[in-house]
Amino acid sequence: MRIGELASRSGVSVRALRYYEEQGLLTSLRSPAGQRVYPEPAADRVRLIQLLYSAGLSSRTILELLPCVESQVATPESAARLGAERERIDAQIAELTAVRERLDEVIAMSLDPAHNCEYRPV
Amino acid sequence: MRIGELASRSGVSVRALRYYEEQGLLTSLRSPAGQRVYPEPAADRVRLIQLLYSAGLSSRTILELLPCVESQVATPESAARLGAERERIDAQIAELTAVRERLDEVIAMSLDPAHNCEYRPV
DNA sequence: CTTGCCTCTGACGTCAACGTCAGGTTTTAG
DNA sequence: CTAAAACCTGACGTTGACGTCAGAGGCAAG
Repeated sequence: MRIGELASRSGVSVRALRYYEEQGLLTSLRSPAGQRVYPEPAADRVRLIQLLYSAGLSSRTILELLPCVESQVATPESAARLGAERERIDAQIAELTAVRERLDEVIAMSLDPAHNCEYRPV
Repeated sequence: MRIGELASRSGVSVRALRYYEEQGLLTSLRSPAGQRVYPEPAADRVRLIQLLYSAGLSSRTILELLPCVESQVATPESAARLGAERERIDAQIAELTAVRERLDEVIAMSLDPAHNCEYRPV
């Protein structure tokens, strides 16, 4: 498949796919005329890349971890990186959970008619 | 207290504090000579701002939600925003959890000596 | 053949949350 | 009083993951 189809199948932009290739995260074959051609599994790979990006990993980190995430085999250096990223993600989840709780408190208050006595619409 | 002390107490840079003020998230009194002066509770406010930033909220969103998060009172518009941010945070936690699981799988594999047969150090 | 869409490379634009530097004033320690 | 440290405003620099545009070539349909 060509780049436009991969883009729509994986839900990212054409520009993003070229960027991933530039970063070494994605490879492509080329047609005789020089157009990028991808095999079927590329869509899954792109979705995985997007998932890792959305978890806050950088291109460089994804580049390092993608091989072992896909192959399920880690080198010692990768294992260290994996652990570090795991810790970062745990911390991030903790922060998000804390903020969610604060928001929930306010939401609960705003739904409690007995508490809303301080707000008066104009 | 002055800006340097607030910075060290709240764990952010002086530049960041001035930026927060520029964004309307933080107010300050001024000494006769024009230096910023903060009351004690400012440190808590700054830490709350940082927490919200770390949860991925933008300045604009924080500006809108900070009053009701601190006062525990929400206007109808703010309530809508609160709900939207809560959903975003839920989704983000779900993504982080998914990535953490993938990483954990790889970590478990790399710790399993019976599986490591594919990796040979040079 | 040509029209219209897809693709190419290369390069500049964007946006947020600050970092950093310049040039000047204020506060504090001695 | 003086030097160091802290502060001021204003402005330009940074970073990552793309968006967007220009100019040129490729490809299926009628």
